Amino acid sequence: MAPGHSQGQSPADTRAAILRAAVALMGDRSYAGTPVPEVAARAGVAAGTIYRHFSGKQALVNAVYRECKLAMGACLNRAAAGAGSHREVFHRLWRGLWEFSRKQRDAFRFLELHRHQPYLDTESQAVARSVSEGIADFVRTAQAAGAMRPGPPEMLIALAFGAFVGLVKEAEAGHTTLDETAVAASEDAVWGMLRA
Amino acid sequence: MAPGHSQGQSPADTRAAILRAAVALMGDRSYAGTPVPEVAARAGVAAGTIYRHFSGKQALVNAVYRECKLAMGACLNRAAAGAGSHREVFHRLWRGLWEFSRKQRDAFRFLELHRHQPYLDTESQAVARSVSEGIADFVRTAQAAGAMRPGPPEMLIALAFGAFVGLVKEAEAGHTTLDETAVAASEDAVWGMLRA
Amino acid sequence: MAPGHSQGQSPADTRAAILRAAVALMGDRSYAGTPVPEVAARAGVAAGTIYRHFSGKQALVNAVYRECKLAMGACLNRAAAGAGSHREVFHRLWRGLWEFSRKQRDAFRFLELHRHQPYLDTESQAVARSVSEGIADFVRTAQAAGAMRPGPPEMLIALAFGAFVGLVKEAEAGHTTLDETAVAASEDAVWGMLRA
Amino acid sequence: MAPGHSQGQSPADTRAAILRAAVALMGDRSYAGTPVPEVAARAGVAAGTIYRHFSGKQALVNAVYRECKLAMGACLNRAAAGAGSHREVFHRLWRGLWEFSRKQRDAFRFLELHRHQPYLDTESQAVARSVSEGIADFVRTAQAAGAMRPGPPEMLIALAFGAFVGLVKEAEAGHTTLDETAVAASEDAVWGMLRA
DNA sequence: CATGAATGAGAATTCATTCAT
DNA sequence: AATGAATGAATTCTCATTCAT
Repeated sequence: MAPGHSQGQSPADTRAAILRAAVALMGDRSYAGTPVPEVAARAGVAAGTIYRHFSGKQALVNAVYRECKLAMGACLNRAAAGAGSHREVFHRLWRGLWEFSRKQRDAFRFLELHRHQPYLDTESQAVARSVSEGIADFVRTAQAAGAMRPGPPEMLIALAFGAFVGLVKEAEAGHTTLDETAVAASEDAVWGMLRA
Repeated sequence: MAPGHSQGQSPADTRAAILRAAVALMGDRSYAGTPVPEVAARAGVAAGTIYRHFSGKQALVNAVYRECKLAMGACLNRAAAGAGSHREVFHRLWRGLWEFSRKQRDAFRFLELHRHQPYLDTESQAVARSVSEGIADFVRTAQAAGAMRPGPPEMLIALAFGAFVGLVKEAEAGHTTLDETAVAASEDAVWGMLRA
Repeated sequence: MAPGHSQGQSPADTRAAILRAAVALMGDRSYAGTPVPEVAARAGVAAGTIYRHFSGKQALVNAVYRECKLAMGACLNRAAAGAGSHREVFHRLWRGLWEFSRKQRDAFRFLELHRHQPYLDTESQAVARSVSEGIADFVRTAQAAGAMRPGPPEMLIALAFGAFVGLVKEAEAGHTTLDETAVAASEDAVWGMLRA
Repeated sequence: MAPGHSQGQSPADTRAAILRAAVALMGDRSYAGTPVPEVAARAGVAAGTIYRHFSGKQALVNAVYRECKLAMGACLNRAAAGAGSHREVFHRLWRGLWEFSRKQRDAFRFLELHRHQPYLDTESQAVARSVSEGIADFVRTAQAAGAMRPGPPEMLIALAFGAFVGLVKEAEAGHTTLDETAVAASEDAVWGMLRA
C-alpha cells in the first residue's frame, strides 16, 4: 500500500549495479539457480526495479553475457594488436587471459558457465562469434607464417582456451591461486601444443 | 485410478530409467533448470516414484554424478592399465576420453556442467578425487621417467582435460562432429603440450 | 518446505469446485479483477491446484465461459424444442431465460460480463456461435410463418436478449427481485417488439 | 532529464487527454484490466502526472464515469426537450442514442462496462440516477397520456435501453455497422415494445 | 512399490503510487 | 505542473515434495 522511492544515483548507475550483481550471482549459481530478487538485493535495488531496466530475466542474462564477452574480447584484442613475433603475441594473449580472469573473475566465470545456452539470443551469439573471429584471424596468420601447427583455427583455439579454462577451474577448486610461476609454466606448455 | 506396480519393470530398472532421464536433462539444462516432474516424465514414471528411489532432488543429482564419474573413471583406468610407452598410454587415454564423450554424451556433458557445484556432497567429491588420483599417478610416473614435462600433475591434467572439454564443446556448438582426423590431430597437439 | 496434500474428493470434483468459484467471482468482479488465489480460496483448494486443472488463468475463463454458455444453450434448446405456436415457444424461451438467470445467477452474470472479450479463444467463440445459431433458427421459422417481424434474425435476437439483460441488471441494481408479474409484463412487452 | 512543463499544454488540456485515454482503454479492457501507466502513455504524459490531476486510479474512473454519463444525459435531454408527439420524442431519443454511440463510441462502451461497479462512488451513482430520472419522467408522461404501456418506468427503460445496448454490441461483434436501415427498423420494433 | 492429485512456499513479473528533480 | 525512476505489495505461475489410494 505504501510504495516507495529512493534515488541517489543515475539510471545508468542502477543498471550497472544490476549487471554487476547478476554477473556475480549467475556466474556462481547458474542462470536458473539465481532468483531475480536475489540479484536485486545484491544490487541494492527493489525487485521491481530490475524490470524497468530489463524486460525480463532472459534479457538480463543476455545483457550480462554481451557485456562480459565484449570485455574479454577487448582484452584479447589489445593483446593481439601490438607488434612482435607470433610467440610474443601469444604471450600477451595468455597473459591477457590471465589478467582478465583475475581482475574480472566474475565475468570470466559467468562466460564459462553460459556458453551456448539456449536462452542466449541471436545478438549475444553474434557478439560471441565476432570475438572468436578476431582470435581466429591471429591463428590463421601465424599458421600461414609457419609459426603454428596447421589445422582448423577453431580447433586450436578450442584446445588452448579449453586448457586455460581447465587451469582456472582447477585453481579455484584446488583453492590454489594461479600465480606467476604457474601462468608462465602453463603458457610454455600451451605454446608447445600450438607451435608448428 | 488403479495404483500398483508398473508392468514388467524391476525396481532396479525404474531406478536406472530415472538416472538416465536425469543425466540427459540435467546435463542439458543444469540442476536448477531441471524440474523433478520433467525427469519423471522422461523416465516414464510418476513424480512420486522418484522419491521412493531418492530422498530428494539433491540426492538424485549426487547419485547421477557418482555414476557418471565412476563410468568415466573406469573408462580412463582401462586405458591407463595396459602396457606400452607413456606416449602409447596417452594415446589410449585420449581415445578413451573420446569414446566416452561419444558413447555417453549425456554423462560427459553432465559431468562438465556439474563440476564443483555446492550441492555435491562429500561422497561425490570423494569419488571425483579418487578418479583424478588415478590419472595423476600416471602423470607422476611419466614425469619421473622424463617423458612428460615437470610441474604439478594437477596442472597438466587440468590443461589436457580442459583442452579436451574445449574441443568437445566446440564440436557441439559448431555442429561439427569430432571425427577421426580431428581426434588424431588434437591428440598430437596435446601431447605436444605434455611431453618433456 | 512442508508441502501438503489433502484429498477427499475426485479430481473431477476439484475441477468443478474451481469452476464454480470462478464463475461466481469473475461474474462479479471481471476477469482482470479476480486474482487466482481468491478463486482457489473460494474453491477450497490451494492456489497451485488450479494450475493442475487449467494451464493458466486464461484457460480457466475459457473453460468457465464454455460451460456457462452451453448450460444456457441447453436451457434455451429445451424451451425451443416443444410444440406449440410461435408465441408459446417464445413464452417458454422467455421463461427459460428467467429460470436460467435465477437458478444460475452466477453463470448468467458471468456470460454477460465476458461477451466478446479478447481472452476468449476460438473454441469459446465457436460455442457461442453454435448456441446463437439455434435461436436464430427459431426466429427464421417464425418469420417465414409470418409470426415475427422481418429483418435479420441476429438483430431481433440482439434486441430481445438485450432487453432481458437490461431487465436483469436493473432488477439487481434496483435491489428488486424480478417477480412473476414483472416477468409476465416484460414477456408481453418484448413480444410486442418481435411480433409481425 | 529536465523536469518542467510539457510544451504548449494547459493543465486542462492535460486533464482532458488523460480522461480521453482512460475512456478508451477502460472501455475496452475494464477497470482492473487497465494499468495506469498505459493510460499515461496513451495520454502522452508521464505516469506521475496522472496523480497531479486525480488522487488515484479510482478517482480517475469516477471522473471518467461522470463525464461520460453526463455527456449521454445531455444528449438524451436534448432529444427529450423538443416538441412533438411521444412517438416523435421517442424517435429523437433513439436517434440520439445512436448518435451518441457512434460519435462517442468509447464513452458508450465505457458506460456499459462500468454499470453499478463497486468502485463507483456516491457522486457517480447520483449522476447516474439523475440521468435516469430525466428519462423516467418522459416515460411517466407518456404513460399518463396513454401513449405507452403501463408498468414501472424503470422496467420499460431497462428493456428499451437494454435492447439498444444489445444491438450495439451485436453490431460491434458481428462487424456490421449499425446503419440507417437497421436503426430505423430497430426503432420501430422497440416502439412496438413500448407503446400502449 | 507405484501413482498422481494436492500442496504451499517461492519464483517471475506487474503495477499503483511516490517523490527528488 | 510535469517527469520518470524507484518502490514493494500483489499477481500469475512453478515445482519439490507428500500421501491416500
